[in-house]
Amino acid sequence: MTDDQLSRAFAALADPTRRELVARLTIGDATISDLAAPFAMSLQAVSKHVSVLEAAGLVSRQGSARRRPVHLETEVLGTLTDWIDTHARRAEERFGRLEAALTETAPHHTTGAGR
Amino acid sequence: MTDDQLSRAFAALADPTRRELVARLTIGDATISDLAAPFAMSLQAVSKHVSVLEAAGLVSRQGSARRRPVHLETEVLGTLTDWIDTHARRAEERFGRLEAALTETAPHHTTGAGR
DNA sequence: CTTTTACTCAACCAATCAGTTGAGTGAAGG
DNA sequence: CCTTCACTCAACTGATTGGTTGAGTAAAAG
Repeated sequence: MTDDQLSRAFAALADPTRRELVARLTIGDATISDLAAPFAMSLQAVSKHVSVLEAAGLVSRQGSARRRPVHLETEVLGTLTDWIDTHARRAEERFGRLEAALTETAPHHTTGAGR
Repeated sequence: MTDDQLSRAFAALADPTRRELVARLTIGDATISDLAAPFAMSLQAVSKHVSVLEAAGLVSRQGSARRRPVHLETEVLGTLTDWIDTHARRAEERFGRLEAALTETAPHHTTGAGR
């Protein structure tokens, strides 16, 4: 996955409305009207939000014009957790290694700043 | 964690520069100057990015004025994966349940649209 | 064919964002 | 003390974003 798609996916989930849409879609596929119903905003606004989710690859749509149910795609969600987990784990490993290294090499008393 | 903080954290990671900063910080704590070095942009711009990460709780800073090493906080990262995993899992459970349900109730032939 | 229905497209607006430059500040070094 | 270094604050700019309203379109229902 490209860096740009990662950005789009994170950005998509940065909006609380879009997170609610995702949450709703975990229950089942839904039309734009269905999705818009619980919100105070216009149908067009919700339609735009769904487009953003679609551009991020978090959602797909089939059907034409009149009825286009929105379907949640879980694959990109997995890519996000992969990115986060990789970096979190890397950092935690570093902390662990630091604790161990402190008794041996002890390069600085600062928190092991690199460079 | 509040919805707002979730938004801030996702938004923080939506920017490629900030993701690179996070990646850099998994290697070790670093000053703003250290962090800014690899980038073409100004030091002030990087300082702003770090502030955004800090507001999202992804990063912390100690020390005063002259030397303020930036430290990666992994806890919020965990909160993000929690949110994503919960919803991804819920959706996948639904798909599984649907496959099973199709042979029994079969409410629609559409992809199990709710409501 | 005509009318709904469900949706998209387009234009606009206010607010936020990522970047810039310029000036200011607080601690460390001469 | 005075300077330098590392950084922050403030003001500005152009692009993007989240929302609006109004018009258009494709399929289903009468």
